[in-house]
Amino acid sequence: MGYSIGQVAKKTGLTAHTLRYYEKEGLLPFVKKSGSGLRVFSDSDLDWLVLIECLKGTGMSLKDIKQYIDWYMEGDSTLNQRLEMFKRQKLKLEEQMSQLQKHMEKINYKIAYYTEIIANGSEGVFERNPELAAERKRVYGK
Amino acid sequence: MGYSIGQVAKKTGLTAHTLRYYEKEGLLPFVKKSGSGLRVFSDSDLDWLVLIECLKGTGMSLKDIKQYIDWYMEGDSTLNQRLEMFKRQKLKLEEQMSQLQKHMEKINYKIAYYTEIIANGSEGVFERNPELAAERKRVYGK
DNA sequence: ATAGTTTTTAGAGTTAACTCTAAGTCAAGA
DNA sequence: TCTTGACTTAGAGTTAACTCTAAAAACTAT
Repeated sequence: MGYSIGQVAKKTGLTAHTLRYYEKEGLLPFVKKSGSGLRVFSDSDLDWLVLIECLKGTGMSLKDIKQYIDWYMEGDSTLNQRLEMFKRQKLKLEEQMSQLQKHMEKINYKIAYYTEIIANGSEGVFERNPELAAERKRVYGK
Repeated sequence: MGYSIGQVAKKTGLTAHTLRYYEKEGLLPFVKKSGSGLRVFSDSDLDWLVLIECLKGTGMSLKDIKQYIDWYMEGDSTLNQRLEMFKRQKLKLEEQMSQLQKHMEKINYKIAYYTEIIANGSEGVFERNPELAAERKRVYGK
């Protein structure tokens, strides 16, 4: 059960170029080659790609993802490092989620603001945009 | 009430270099210069920086942020474009938040997995990592 | 007044993560 | 077999967003 690089590109949405780049960077150390040199991806290589997308999606650099993979290949002596890495990533992710929630509030405010002045003209209640000024004071101090 | 570039750098956590870069890219069109050529930031410039950080934090490129600023400077004829931009950004943000939630589940699984095998050795219940294989099938089909 | 710190500019350099090219090899269908 | 499309490599090129440099000018504290 093997997939060509093109099939994997289609499945994952990554390009074949990107998949080769990931391999070159050491992120896909398990991908086999056929007798004639073609890459043959297995289901477990797809599992790795799922994990890579997850870590990348939470802002981890390819370099740090490679560090994890290197630890993985080093075996059981690195179990603690790997656990700690995921714990750090979880904290980072929680921070990100709470940041996004704050960004969402600002964007909702902007949508309300523009909706209001498009409906009622610029003399509407939001005129002086007090929320953002308050926000500035909260964020940067007075 | 004006701030030097160094004061703003301290307030925002951006470097003075980055602030100059933003200005060069057209993101800070309202920053004044003193008679001798020094930048003088006002509170309203800090408001802009809050908004820029918000949009950047939701993944908008500086180029797109500049587009918004250009629309802003064009005046009321662009109110609808600006509203639509924020609505698009809100959708993007909702998608991001739901993605992060999924990533969080995977990372929680990994933390449980590593915690288990560190505690009980690699013959634990998580041995064959079935969750990620199931996830691969869900994500990429087969 | 002078020493030390900040700011100015134009422009060069860096980094991460792709993205593409060229020239050749491999594989599958008519 | 021929052709067409997918795949191979090494290496060059691109893009976004900084990041830094150098030399000069401007503030600030004694």
